[in-house]
Amino acid sequence: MSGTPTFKRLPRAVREQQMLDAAVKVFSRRGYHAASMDEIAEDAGISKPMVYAYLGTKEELFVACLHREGTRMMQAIAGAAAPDLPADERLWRGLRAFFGFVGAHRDGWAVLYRQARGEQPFAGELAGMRARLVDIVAGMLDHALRAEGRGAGETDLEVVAYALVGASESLADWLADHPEADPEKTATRMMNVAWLGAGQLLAGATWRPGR
Amino acid sequence: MSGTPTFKRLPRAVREQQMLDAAVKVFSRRGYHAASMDEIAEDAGISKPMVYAYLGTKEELFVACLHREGTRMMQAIAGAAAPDLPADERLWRGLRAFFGFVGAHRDGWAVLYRQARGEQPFAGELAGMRARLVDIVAGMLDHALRAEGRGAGETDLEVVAYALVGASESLADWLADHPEADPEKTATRMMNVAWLGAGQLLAGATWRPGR
DNA sequence: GCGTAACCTTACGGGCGAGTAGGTATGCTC
DNA sequence: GAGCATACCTACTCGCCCGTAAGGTTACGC
Repeated sequence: MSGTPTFKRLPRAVREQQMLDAAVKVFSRRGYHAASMDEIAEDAGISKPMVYAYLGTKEELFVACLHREGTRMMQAIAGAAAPDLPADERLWRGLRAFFGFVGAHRDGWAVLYRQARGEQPFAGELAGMRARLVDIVAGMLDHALRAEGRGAGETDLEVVAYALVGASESLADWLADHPEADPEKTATRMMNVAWLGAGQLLAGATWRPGR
Repeated sequence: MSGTPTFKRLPRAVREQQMLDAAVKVFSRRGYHAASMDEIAEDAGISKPMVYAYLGTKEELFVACLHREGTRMMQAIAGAAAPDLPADERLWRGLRAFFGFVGAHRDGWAVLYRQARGEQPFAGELAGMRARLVDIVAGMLDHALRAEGRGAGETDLEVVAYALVGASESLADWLADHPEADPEKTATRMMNVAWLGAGQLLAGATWRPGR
């Protein structure tokens, strides 16, 4: 009515981030398919054609979300776990960064791990990221073993790393659903399971399948 | 034309199972949304209205799949892990049953854990099942500890159980994608991580967060 | 052999939401 | 203050797919 120039014009880079914020939020709440481009646009305080103009089709938009959140997470972890630290310290800092990220970006986590996993077009992208994580963890374990003068079979290392990453994801999932939970404490618990368990195992101990 | 009585009329119970088989297969391949009722019907060798007549709407159909596969899995595990066995043997048999199931029902697993997790209407159902699993595992750990005259905090037990279940799911996921992998071997590896790691931890050992 | 119930089909309605056409306004440069 | 690029909008098309209406056919009881 009275002009209503309340909504300012903003440069592209800013709008793009707003759109991504909104997209992550809506994708996380509704799921990939149930999320409508209209709702995302509305939530971003913009109209639909702008979204198409800047970020492209719905699939491309989701990939963009995936990329941003995934990169953020990987950077948080890699930045914390400097390679020149002792292995246990690296693992500990990595875990703390990981759970810290999840605690602070629950929406992003939900998009990454609850949505992307189910939809074929994106599952590959996610699998790649997880593979990198597994490699990092396997590297830490390997490093720790060599420091003690031991070695382990490649496959075993990778499988153990896989299990550890899976356990972390599971706890992260739990964390994302419990706003009152403390990321730091969760990280500590995971660290205990990981370090003591994997250490024991790779040190040579074995549970015997035959009775 | 020439009669074509190739397709026989079948009693309801049989058709329902065929439909569920087809549904699980298609849901697993395409994902919940991308799966079309037409494709499911065609795959079941029947026409669409029959599916609606017998199993109801798409959502109800998916719930039916979830229920069948979930029940099968829980029965496989519960049946193997008899409560009167020693704790480590219970855990071992449970894990073997679990990975055996996943190896034999990769489609069902994909439906259960890759699809249901992402879609709000079904996430709750799945969470309930996982919670039951966590309780079972926590019970095993508790039992094992008491047998050694120890005890552990309730929360710690549950969190550790959660991590173990998560690790198992992760390995199961990996198994589902690797047809050549051996379920038995995977179970053995998981058993090693679980028993040695959790045992160590709950026995009182701790990794110290402060340096 | 005739009713009736269960099995099964073809063919359509209708909604929802992805993506677009075409036009308006705002700021920036000279 | 003319010209131009960029930010932004309203309002539409159109295809896909869930769900159903209405009718055909086989088996079985009596």
